Amino acid sequence: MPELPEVETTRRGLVPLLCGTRIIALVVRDRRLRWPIAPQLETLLPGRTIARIDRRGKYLLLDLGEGSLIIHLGMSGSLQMVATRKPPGPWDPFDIVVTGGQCLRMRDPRRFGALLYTEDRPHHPLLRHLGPEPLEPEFSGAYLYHRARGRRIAIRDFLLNGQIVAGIGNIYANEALFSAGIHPGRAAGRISRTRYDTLAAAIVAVLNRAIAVGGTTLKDFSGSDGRPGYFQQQLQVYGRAGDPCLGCGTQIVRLSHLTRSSYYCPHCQR
DNA sequence: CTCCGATCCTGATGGC
DNA sequence: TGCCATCAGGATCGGA
Repeated sequence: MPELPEVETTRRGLVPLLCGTRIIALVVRDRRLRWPIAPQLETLLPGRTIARIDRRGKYLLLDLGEGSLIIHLGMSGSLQMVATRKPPGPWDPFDIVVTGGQCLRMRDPRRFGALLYTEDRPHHPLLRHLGPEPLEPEFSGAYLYHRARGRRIAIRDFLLNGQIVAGIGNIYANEALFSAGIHPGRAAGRISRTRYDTLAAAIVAVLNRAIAVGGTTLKDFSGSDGRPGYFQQQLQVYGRAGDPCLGCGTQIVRLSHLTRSSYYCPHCQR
């Protein structure tokens, strides 16, 4: 579910509710996430104050001063602030209980998410090799062009690689490629510098537009306040196989022989 | 180094 | 209505 805009939506919703609060307890109901929740966390966290909430790609980072919690939502995760007394559902693996009777509750039916702790954020194996943030200045067409030299991988898969650029998932990769007029199967190394400028701008634009409306809710994503996102109403190609291209009317094609579906307009994208 | 496929797990959906 | 196959927003790992 959650790509950069959904994680950013979650982060923005949590900041006013969680920053400055003190952790009272970590309640774990199911340790079996992508990586098992370390048992030490239950003794480590109480008493710590949540100083800041950051985001790196699709990772949410709770800064505890000395150390950080790393939360990843996987495919099906979401976070909500709820009253601690509210009964948890069957797919709510943990609560971070804070002062004020509230807790940060994770829901994750597929258990692809993660809750990890590090005292060395820059060197953590999940964060250390991440590419630049697409909404920061170091991300540009020049950067993408440089990284793509000699690569034959399809541009869609290139954009999904977090080591190239952080936070882009299948929805926004497909949408940005449509916006830039680039075929998702084109080799990354066979795209001109000029087209990479267009693509980088398209990525920034589509991410910002999605953040502005609270992200994309396909099935059950909701922000930290429980409200869905609305970007799905603006999707140009993702999930629209067989429907007319909004630019030229040609039927949108779905390429399913790739591990993840690509959606594109065969007329507008080359 | 690069790339592809398998893998973790559950739920929704569509065809028959 | 029920059953089965297929597909999902992610990211790592092993092997070619």
